[in-house]
Amino acid sequence: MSIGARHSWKDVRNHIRGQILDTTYRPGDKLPRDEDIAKELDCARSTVHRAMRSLAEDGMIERRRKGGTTVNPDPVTRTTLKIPITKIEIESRGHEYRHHLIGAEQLSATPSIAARFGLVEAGSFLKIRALHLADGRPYVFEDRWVSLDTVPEIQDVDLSETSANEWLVLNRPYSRCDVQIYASETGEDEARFMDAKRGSALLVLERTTWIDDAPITHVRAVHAQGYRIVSGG
Amino acid sequence: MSIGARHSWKDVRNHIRGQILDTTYRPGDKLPRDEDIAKELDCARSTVHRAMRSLAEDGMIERRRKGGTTVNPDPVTRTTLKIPITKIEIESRGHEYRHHLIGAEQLSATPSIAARFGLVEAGSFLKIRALHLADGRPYVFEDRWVSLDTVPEIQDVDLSETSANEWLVLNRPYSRCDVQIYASETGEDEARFMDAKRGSALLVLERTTWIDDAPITHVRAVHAQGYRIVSGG
DNA sequence: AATAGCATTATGTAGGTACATAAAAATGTC
DNA sequence: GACATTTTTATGTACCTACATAATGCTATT
Repeated sequence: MSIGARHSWKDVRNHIRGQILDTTYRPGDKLPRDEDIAKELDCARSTVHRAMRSLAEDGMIERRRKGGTTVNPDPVTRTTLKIPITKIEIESRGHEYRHHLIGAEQLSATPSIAARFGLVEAGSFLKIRALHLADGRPYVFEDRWVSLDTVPEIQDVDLSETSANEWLVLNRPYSRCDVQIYASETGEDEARFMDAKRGSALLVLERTTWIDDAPITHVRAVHAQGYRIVSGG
Repeated sequence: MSIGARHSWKDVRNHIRGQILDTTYRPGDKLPRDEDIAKELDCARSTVHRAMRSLAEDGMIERRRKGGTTVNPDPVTRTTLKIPITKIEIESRGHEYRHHLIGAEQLSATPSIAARFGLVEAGSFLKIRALHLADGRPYVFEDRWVSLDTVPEIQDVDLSETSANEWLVLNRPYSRCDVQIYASETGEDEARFMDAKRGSALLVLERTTWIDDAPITHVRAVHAQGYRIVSGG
């Protein structure tokens, strides 16, 4: 495959990817060294490096110092989900957003919440229950724990005015975020707050965030019936 | 915030991220030009560039030519999901994997399947229904459409021996993958094949893959009760 | 034969130069 | 003033050199 003009790293990436796709290199196979590929394609090693890093990020190849580059032997589908602020998500769909505070109380973390944060001893938390509405209809029911040790200012926020979701994300960026997604039958609370039939299936998205090992918030967000997470990759 | 001895791009990234986290720069704010940051931190522009690209990939900042760099005004939680081959997932959890072919038949795509692929006219597909078992218990029920125009070789594969999932992922890498995740009530099929009670909530993962605009496969994978997608970010 | 230590080597990073590109800002034209 | 055109400018890419780092695998030692 001779090349005419210039080589962008994307060309190199597509070239290598093509060779993997057309089984020139198969899962588990070792690719030539960057330098040889660079010579072969007549470009700089840094350009090959850039291309390789992109492929490695996609999970298509694995790179190890000295070990060289190999085609990933157990391919995974890697997909990036973008989870927006609920308010922005609703408004971007052309619906009117409203937020309703159900209740907030100061509590110490339950063992399971403490475990989720990796805490040895349960700290002091603000437990918040709230509803996000799109055009007046329940959209997300959230059950949230906010660490009062890490984020004491949350006590001064009028949570009936600003949702904890929005305030936190704008004022307390995190350095780590764990996500879990699962399906749940409609429980008593959800049936009451979300107008969902008992027994219908709801999608639940749990997020736990930290700032440098200090817990910020854990939220269980139960989405309305029919909600889908969509990701274009 | 002076930098000591070394200027690795990770140091630079952490430095900038720190400034965003401690609200030196707030959502929507404009950051200095790369060159000025480089001068400020006494390192090369390419090092700053490397750090910035990492932050941009995380969704923390947005970069535009001439427009400069701004802190992302509507923060999103960006998380990368790894969706493994079911067989590998089951075995890595220490369970014995088994696969059961329920049925396969040649059909032309339904309008909704064709639409999912973005096809104008319905092509010829192999519709496969199969069950993945972990220690003999139903784990995933999959309902799959494989394009016979793009992947005619699938007809020669003994699908009772090798699952379509595994064969495809090893032999037909894709260049594009769309994912949808949602919760579904147990329907008739799932109740029958998965030993799930009618009405219980199941997590469904739909994947559609293409190779250069040519459809490969669309699969609706219904996961057993209690299944969770977990992602550490 | 096992092991500790060292040499080798492929990828990773840092720094510098030059040019490409896109988009904002300024300018010119009607 | 409205709109087309040029200039300016910040990010993006390409190439090169030099050195860092981490594995591998060879070698010497027991």
